[in-house]
Amino acid sequence: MIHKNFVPGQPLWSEEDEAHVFAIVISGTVKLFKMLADGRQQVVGFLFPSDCLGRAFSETRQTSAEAATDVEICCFPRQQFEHVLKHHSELEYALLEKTLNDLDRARDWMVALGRKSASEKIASFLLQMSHKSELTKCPHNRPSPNLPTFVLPFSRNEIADYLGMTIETVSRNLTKLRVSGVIRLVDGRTVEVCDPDELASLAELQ
Amino acid sequence: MIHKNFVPGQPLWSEEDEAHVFAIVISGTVKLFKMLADGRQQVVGFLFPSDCLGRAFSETRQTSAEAATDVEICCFPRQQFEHVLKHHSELEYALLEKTLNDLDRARDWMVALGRKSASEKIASFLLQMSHKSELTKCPHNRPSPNLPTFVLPFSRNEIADYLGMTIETVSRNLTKLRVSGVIRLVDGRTVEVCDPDELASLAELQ
DNA sequence: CGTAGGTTTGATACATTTCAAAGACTGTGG
DNA sequence: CCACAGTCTTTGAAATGTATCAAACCTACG
Repeated sequence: MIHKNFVPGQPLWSEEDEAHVFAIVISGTVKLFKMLADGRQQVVGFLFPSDCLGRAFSETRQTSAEAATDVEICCFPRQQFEHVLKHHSELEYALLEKTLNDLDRARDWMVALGRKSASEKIASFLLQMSHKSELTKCPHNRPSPNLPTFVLPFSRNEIADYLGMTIETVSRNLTKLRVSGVIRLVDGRTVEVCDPDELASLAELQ
Repeated sequence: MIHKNFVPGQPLWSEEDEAHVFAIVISGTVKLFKMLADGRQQVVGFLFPSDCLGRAFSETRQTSAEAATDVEICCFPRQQFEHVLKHHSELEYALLEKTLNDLDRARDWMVALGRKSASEKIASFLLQMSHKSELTKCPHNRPSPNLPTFVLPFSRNEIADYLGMTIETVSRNLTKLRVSGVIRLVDGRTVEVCDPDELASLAELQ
């Protein structure tokens, strides 16, 4: 069991590698993605502290992983991890729970990719990030008297590859939200949600 | 444990229902989908015989399910199933394996939804269905001397909702493949793949 | 035979992409 | 501290793929 550190943009491994390790994210944000032969890229998930990295019970990787921010992970040899898993059903149960939740999240995002417009996708994404950041704040000073504010750990390019669109469309739609007063861009990556209700209704939640 | 039968189009349950049962598909094809408030629909998965239906360890459903063909399922009360699961780690392991595979498939499809063109999506879908049908055939008469032929268990509407596009675009792209000789439409739902290699290259596989 | 549901085809509209350039930000070295 | 290069982001104009609207076609079935 060893700790490893990565800087933004550094690959944790690539899609073709054999899957020798299983890991837990300690700090930072990890981007999971797949690439087509011609270079088109789709982000299939983001991992935050406490999330699991690696596919148990498979020799081959299905996805690449890259650090989006500074990242610290804790690695185990995969086979050792699988061995422990088989003899500790609480751990196996925990992994099952996590995997079921990942599947739910993936399917929610399939709805956005397949059926939402660009502006709805952006709103859904910002809402998702906003909720994520609320959860990591101290529960004592919630509900916050201030407007929800958070720092995006991603570039426009990464956002575009997550939403299945181009950076230009991402930029245009963020501007639209800014001009209409729904959000405020403190700097390129820091977002203040001025009108959370409007943002939620623009996201066309199920 | 009881058997239930459904006819095409019949809901197995709806998205808002509480999740009381866990089930296994015995025969037929089940469509898993989600709906937006305004009626837009996204198919998030298809289930075939031996696939599992229902979300263990959750009180609420995230997705609706509907029979695409005649369907026969075998139901268990969910809590009883969970109880058995916790005391039989082989079963829990099997469910974990299945869930990990579902997650892999969901992520593969996210790439198609987010980054592939309409024609690539159609080709990917047909390839997927072709592989599915090969797997269910008797292993003795494979590799088949005939061209792969299969019956789609879905309407154009269901295909469109899976691919995140409209029925018209589905129809136009099937026609394009037919005219270019890659496939032959025996009838509206029966597809013969005349040029499997070309189909694979059109799918832009990762 | 006639109707209803599903499918195909056509013409037009529109959202998003593509191509191009300007603008902002970051870090480095003089 | 400023100048400069490199990268990322925003903005604009034109091109394009897919959706939308509309009608014809087919097939199954009473």
